[in-house]
Amino acid sequence: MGTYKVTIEDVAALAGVGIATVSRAINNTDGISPKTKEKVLAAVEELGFIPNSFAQNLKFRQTKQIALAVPDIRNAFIPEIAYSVEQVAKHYGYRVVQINTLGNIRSELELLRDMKKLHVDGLIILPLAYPKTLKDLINKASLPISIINYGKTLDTDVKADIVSLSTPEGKLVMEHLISIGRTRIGYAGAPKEIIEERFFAYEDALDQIDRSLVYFGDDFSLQTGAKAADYFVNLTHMPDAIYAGNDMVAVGLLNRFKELGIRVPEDIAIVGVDNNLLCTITTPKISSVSIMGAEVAKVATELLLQRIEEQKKGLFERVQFEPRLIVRESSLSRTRSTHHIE
Amino acid sequence: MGTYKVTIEDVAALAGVGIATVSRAINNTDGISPKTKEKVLAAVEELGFIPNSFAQNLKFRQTKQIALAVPDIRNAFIPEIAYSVEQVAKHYGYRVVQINTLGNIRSELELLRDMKKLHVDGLIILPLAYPKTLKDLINKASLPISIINYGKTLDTDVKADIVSLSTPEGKLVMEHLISIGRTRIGYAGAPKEIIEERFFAYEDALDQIDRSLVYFGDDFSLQTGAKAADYFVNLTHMPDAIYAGNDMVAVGLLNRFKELGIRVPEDIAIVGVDNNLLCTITTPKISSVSIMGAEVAKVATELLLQRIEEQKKGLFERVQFEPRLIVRESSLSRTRSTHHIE
DNA sequence: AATAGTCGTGGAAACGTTTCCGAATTAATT
DNA sequence: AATTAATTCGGAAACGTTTCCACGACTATT
Repeated sequence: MGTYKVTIEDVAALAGVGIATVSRAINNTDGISPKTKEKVLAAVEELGFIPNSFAQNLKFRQTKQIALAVPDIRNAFIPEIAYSVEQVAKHYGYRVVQINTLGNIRSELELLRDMKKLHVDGLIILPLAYPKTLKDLINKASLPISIINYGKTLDTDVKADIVSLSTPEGKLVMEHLISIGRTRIGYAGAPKEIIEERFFAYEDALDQIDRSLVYFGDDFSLQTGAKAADYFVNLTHMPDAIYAGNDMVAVGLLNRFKELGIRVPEDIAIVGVDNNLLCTITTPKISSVSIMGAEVAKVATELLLQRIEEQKKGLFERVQFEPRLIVRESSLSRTRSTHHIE
Repeated sequence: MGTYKVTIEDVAALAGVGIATVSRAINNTDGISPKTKEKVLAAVEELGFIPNSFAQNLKFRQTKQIALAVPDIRNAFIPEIAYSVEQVAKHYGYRVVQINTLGNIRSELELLRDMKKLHVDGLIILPLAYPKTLKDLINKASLPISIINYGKTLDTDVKADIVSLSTPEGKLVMEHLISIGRTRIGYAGAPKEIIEERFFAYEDALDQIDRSLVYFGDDFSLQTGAKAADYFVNLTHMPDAIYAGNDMVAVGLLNRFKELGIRVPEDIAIVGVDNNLLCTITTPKISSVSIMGAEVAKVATELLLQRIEEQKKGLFERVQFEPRLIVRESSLSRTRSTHHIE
């Protein structure tokens, strides 16, 4: 329709008033009589006038937009986070700009460097790695930032709100595997540079580490899980349990083991991390640690938006969530393997 | 940093030139001597000046932003689409605003109504349903729109580029099931209002329909699949194959059948739609139709951005993709069930 | 050496709002 | 009825760009 370029002046002309009056009418500002207000609103309706938000932004120095930077929206638990962020943002009247950093550290840095250019009111970032340069950039950035933090140890003096999991997820996994009587516990996942805490939990839980029980693949994928399974099977002394760095790896392990005729959990127990939907649809179902994606994202977004709205400087929040272990069939103890949990 | 409010005037002052000259320098416009250009750029660098994009937007009537409206980012194949859209957009220098319509028709309508308020340069929409009102709104909307279309028949006179799958995905499924010798084929999925073509393909492929072999659940979820399995098992005359409306339903069916001691594919074959990752990690692996999410999204985005950049009016594209059937274990023919496919 | 033509530059208008401020009208107070 | 106070309204500035236009300085042509 050609009705697009309707401006406040057109409305003013039609209503026979000044533009200031129109502005007052549509913004419910004081200082306008009910009668003229009605007249103006009628004109607005007739012309289908919608305020140009650039002009408003220019005026207010606000965009009502936040950016959400994640490694890759296609990854396991990220959609849940993206969804949660958008719901909260919508509730506050904000929009969400989506950015995939591709877990590329350079890309995360560039992102922050370009932040001003983006002209968003705030940023939620889920960093894959956490180099010092990133921290410096965050501290130098002149806009509110919330960090969703999985498995990294962050410096405490970062000028951003941080929502993270307090207990390393892996700790729960290891304690559980030990509690069901497993003694040769292996690890499979991406190299420790990626999400180091997941692997550190493994090291911490054991008195001494048998390096042959640790498999580092390229990433946290099904393929990595499958390759890990092949690796473990060829050991002269196989593990009796495996802590998988995430659920994708766990599923990859499980499927390959099944193909190779190895029973889970009888021969090997498997526990993953993320509590992905996948865990409930495999046979056996896979025990996993829920990392509370929706909740974490919700709080991170709320903190960010409150900071924006209240123009809060300093006093950065540190919120901790506790991961939850959900025990399923893949890690039932042998002695009570008939006992049904979940 | 307090460097935030740096404006073009500050740069001009520092460089000792006028603001017009600064503008010319940073935009590589003609009519400026190399010497002053250098001087200006030095000032830009020193002050860390970044043009205010609102002001630019206001000037250019452009946002360099597009909106992507999907039912729910958490759903099966949507993240792949979102990812693909963002990649293409980035390549063109555009940003993507993410909107979950929640498959709520009202919400999709409101979205279009609010489109002008959003002030994006274009919209990519993946509609769940396709009521006439939506078409009217699209036609009335004054901004470029690309529709990603799965399983709906759209009026040809919609004023938008449309990228869709040509053959109803379900046709492939039905032909395949018939070709492997199944005679009592059932359907399980959401009510036909949701993605009607998927069910229509079922009707079309059969000479006569046994209503008892059709199960409509609430949605396309694991639960719907499980409930459907319960339903089919209780029939006096069970089907020997099931066309599942999507992979979630297929997985739900499979798992419940396994719990009930029914063998797949020996007793019942199952084929899903979407070619979700899930299909490869179940036992048996599930045959499915790939709906080419990444490719469809890529083309839809390219069409939109080209339309925006070239200010193209009319001449709306209709791009068709062919779905691809990927045969896995869940629908091997009984007679050659030892033959390994994928 | 004088004129025409380039080139480089700055001033100012324009994009569409919001809001300050002053003017004009109306209502309230004595 | 006259002054004051309150209310309603319009003009204009401001937000930070880009770009049109005009002007001056310089080079090149005769």
